[in-house]
Amino acid sequence: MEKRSRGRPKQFDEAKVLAAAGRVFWQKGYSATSLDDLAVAMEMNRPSIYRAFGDKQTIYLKTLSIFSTQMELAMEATLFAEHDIRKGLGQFYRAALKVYTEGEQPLGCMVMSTAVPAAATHPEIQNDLSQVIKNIDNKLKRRFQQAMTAKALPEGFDVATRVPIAQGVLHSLSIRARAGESKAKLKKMIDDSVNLVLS
Amino acid sequence: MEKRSRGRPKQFDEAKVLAAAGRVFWQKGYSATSLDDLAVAMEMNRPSIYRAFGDKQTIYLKTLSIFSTQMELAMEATLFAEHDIRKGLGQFYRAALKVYTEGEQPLGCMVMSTAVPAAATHPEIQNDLSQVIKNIDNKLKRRFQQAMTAKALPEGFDVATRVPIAQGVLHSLSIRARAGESKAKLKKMIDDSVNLVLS
DNA sequence: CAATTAATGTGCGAACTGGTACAATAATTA
DNA sequence: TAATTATTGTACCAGTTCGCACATTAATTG
Repeated sequence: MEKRSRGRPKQFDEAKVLAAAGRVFWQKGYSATSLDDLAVAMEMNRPSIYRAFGDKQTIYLKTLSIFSTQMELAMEATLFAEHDIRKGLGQFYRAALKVYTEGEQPLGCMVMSTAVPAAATHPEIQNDLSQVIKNIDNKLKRRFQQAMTAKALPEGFDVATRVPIAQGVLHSLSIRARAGESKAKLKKMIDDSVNLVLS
Repeated sequence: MEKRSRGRPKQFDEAKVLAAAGRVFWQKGYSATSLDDLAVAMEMNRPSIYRAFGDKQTIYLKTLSIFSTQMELAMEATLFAEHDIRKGLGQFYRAALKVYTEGEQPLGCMVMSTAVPAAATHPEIQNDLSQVIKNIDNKLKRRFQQAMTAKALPEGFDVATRVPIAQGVLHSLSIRARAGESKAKLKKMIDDSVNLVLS
């Protein structure tokens, strides 16, 4: 099963070291993270990182993509897995909040906290950012439409109107988590938002 | 009227150079901005900047405070100046959107775009960030309560519930503006949000 | 075992970073 | 005019940054 490649074998686990790199970017932000920071966290030396993954921006975009993929998986596992739209949306927000506040320090959403600032000076990062936002919009839209055809939402519920507001809850949770707001307050905000967004 | 101080007179206009510094921070973010960047924008040399305003973080916090003060003034000039809460809230959002998208490139809200990422590693910045969020919450709360006593909002309207959601619209506008979303879409989002938040 | 391939690891260098020492300059005041 | 005060500007420093050249190591392949 394990098809060894020709030369000296890698001493690192790609998924693990990328996860470690991601955590550094997540905390410090894109530009405040140095290759030395990454080298320490990944337990690799700079040249190895460089040849394995490319330059700083490439590594960053990779970790960003891993993060957003996981968020999309979480949407599938909550919003789409639960057939009650109310429960599903609440579960999704709570899953996001858990990610935003896990670890010693609440860091919010990696995309919102690190890609947003870098977007103004790094076109490729801006591109990824807008893509993530679009993807989330699309998923919410699909789920809301599905609920509409299942008559699970009020008559006259305008999907297009509610979708951006529904994602907005995510934006707020991320920002407020990173600002140090208490989990309890944020959980209350989730409940209130579900009620309003689906009303 | 002009009381000359004792030594060599300043060659810079404090408000102007701080505004210039703020624009740099706003675009590049806190850590990606170097003192050289500031020196160019402020048309001062580094030592002059240092003696006039202190170190990088101090300058940043000053420009951040100027920005948030202006936002608070905008709230007074719109939300509080207009006695129709619906019109007032819409005007406030539109004023914010104008700030978020003015200039050659839409940069979003300076606080959300630059203080949020830095918050995880700079406690004083996190502190300022959470203070700004609280101030906006408080102002919205005051205005909503005022509208409640004026019977301008639906019966059973729960101020505490709606306030964070109302601020959330700002968060989203900022993020989406910096992600490059069109003004038209954001304006539509404003109208929809006013309707939902005040429903 | 020799050749090949692909990774690791040492060490360097040029540019940039935040910050400061110190001399020069330009005003007020006695 | 001399002394004082405050700002400006030159030059520099120590540390960090990204990136790379080059030698080394460890596997597969013929």
